Amino acid sequence: MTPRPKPLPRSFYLDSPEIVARNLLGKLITRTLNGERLTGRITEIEAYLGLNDPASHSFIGKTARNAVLFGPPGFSYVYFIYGMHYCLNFSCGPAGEPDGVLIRSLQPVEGLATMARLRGLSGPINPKLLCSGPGRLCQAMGITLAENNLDVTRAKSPLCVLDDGFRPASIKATPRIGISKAVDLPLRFVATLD
DNA sequence: AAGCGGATCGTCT
DNA sequence: GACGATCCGCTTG
Repeated sequence: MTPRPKPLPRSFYLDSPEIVARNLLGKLITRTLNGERLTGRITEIEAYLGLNDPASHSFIGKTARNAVLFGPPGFSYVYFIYGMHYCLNFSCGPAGEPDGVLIRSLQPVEGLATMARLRGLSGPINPKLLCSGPGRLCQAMGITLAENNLDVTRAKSPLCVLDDGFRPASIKATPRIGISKAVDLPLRFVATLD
């Protein structure tokens, strides 16, 4: 029997990004948009190791864009890339340590019809095409720069991460996608749900 | 089935 | 003024 979904506390995000990333697999992200709840379960995530990681946005030091990563853990870091897409991250590690995790894929749970509409898809819904990919999941959940720097530990936040007791069947680690530095580190984590 | 390039703009040099 | 933690559609084989 699955407990009622409960927001993950700030302490959850205090660990190293590798640990936080692994532990976030199988957790729920709920986006409240115009009074409707859009929910997905995290199936793919990457860890970015801040000042120690040339692939991290924070590697170059603090700027206006990456400032959230330098703040306390458990906040959303949203950025715009390639002139087309938004990507969703969560800050982790203690304040001052600019680590983060990039959400790469969700299994849609709630609000599939709205997700399909936001994605511009028509016809029969293929759940696989809704939230698989960092740009896609932001489009499906209506996440833009307006959703940067939200506290995802608060139940009433428009963006919140919940634990419903689900645990992934298995987890594998692979190199990260789409980066040009530190390409070999196994910091991408993919869950098998079941 | 896999590879190419276009779209499109915020962010930093 | 260049480029990117991407996606999609069109091409080719």
